[in-house]
Amino acid sequence: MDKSIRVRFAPSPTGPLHIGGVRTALYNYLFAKKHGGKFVLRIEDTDQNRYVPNAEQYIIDALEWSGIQFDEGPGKNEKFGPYRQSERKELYREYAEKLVASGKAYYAFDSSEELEAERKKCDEKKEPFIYNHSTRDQLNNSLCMGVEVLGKKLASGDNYVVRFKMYDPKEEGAAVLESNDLIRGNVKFKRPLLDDKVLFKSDGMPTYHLANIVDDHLMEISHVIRGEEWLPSLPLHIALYDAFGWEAPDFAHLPLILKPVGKGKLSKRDGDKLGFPVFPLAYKNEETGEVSKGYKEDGYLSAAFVNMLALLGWNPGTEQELFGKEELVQSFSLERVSKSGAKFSPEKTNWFNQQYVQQMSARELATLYLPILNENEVDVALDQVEIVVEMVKERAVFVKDLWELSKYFFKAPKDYDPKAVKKQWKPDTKVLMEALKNILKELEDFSSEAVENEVKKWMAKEEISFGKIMAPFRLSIVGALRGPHLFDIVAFVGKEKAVRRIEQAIAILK
RNA sequence: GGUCCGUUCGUCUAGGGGUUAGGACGCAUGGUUUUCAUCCAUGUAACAGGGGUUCGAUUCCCCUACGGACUACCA
Repeated sequence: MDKSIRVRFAPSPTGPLHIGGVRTALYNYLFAKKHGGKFVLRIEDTDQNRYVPNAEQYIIDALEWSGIQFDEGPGKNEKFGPYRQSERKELYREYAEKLVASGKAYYAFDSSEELEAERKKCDEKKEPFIYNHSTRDQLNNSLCMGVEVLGKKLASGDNYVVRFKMYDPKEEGAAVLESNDLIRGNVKFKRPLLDDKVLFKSDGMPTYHLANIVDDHLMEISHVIRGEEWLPSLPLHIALYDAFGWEAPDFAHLPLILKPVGKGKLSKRDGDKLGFPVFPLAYKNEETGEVSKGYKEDGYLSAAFVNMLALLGWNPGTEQELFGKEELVQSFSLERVSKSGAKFSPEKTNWFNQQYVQQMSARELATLYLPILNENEVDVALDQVEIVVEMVKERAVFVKDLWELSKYFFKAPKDYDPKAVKKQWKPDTKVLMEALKNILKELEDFSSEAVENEVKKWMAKEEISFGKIMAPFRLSIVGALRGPHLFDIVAFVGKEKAVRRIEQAIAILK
């Protein structure tokens, strides 16, 4: 019996969610569902400078398209709400003060300029500047000033931040912080080398670290599943839980998603450069007007996209690669998430999409294809579309491919593949096509089988080879040497139009 | 620079003290399809390096190299 499992996805609304973020949300979701727990969405908007108004809606839309439903979040089932940190602002000050009162944190009055100067000084000496037990006595904070001075500074409204006292050499206590990461196993950190992070900013907002810990505690989060970029702040977070006297949740740090080629983590630029989306949904940057493409708009099926993402950094330990959402929920486990970063593969993503397209029925595909036909000014009944889709679907990777694969069913070719023409349209072809046209004209039964029978009979009688007829015949009907069984196409097109296409080919190709 | 994490075919990965190191993507070849695609078959290709431990290490330990993340009053 699982204890109450509660996980959260806590993005910052600074722009569109990229696929790494979607994967983090997905793994949280899968973990929660697997264990009968809850998946919480929390918006971490404590940085007012980087706030982007439409980003939160983008995140919600992206999760919805991906089929990742949250159980609690802004505007939904708010029993631990509010779920936007900006709306919880007052809460954090109280907790920061609590730590100051217990001596685990302190006020610091150093200005950004002063700190910058300190960093520069150390830089010149090729030493690292760390705001911690080794330096804090010489800096401008409540630990090294009298009560009176402190009182005066606070009373006069001087700007200050609250810093966490990461390590105090005077106090007994482990200099080594350990944690058992669910993916990486035991992770150790040397506490004296860590710095005194700011918990509470001078603008009255908490930093990520404080808000995150307070909210995870208050929202009764049992497992924190997040990206590897958070691993270095794990000791701070553990120390914070300890300072508050709270039990820490379990942690799992996910590997990064890397560039398909070259080094480093996947970025927006890679998508632009290599021509694949890095966002689930298209996104327009309101400031620059720049538009980034999305998986949805590029024609990927949500289920295929999610399946691909699930397998990027996780595997079931079997050779199965195709998973529906329910199967994913059943099979998922953090133990099988890999430790190392994974290079993203656009090719494999396409393969997944192809698999999902092939799994769909002709009827389903026809329904998705119909609007594309309408865009191309083809007005046709769904039943007819279904017949065509049945014939060409195995060639499609995307639904949108259907048009290039089947437009000749609905419209006469505009041009003819020049290479094929050169090879297959011989001086005597015209005469043969004229004869073929006349055969077709006379047919009563224009079913695929009947046409095929009659044409073959005629070829046998006249002792004409297959190649001499079939290639130019296909060229006339399709415009190229591709597509399904030619007589099926001819039957679908119908006698009148088939004849006209042959006439057109003869006229154009001579 | 410091802290921490990682390293199996080109890529995603399975495996694990003794294996022909398995699968998938990609690529190549052949077969089927009188076309194209699909499909099928086959092939291609990997344990970063060096030390230990051991009868034996790709697997366990250490070091090095390489890669990555973090190092803000950003998250």
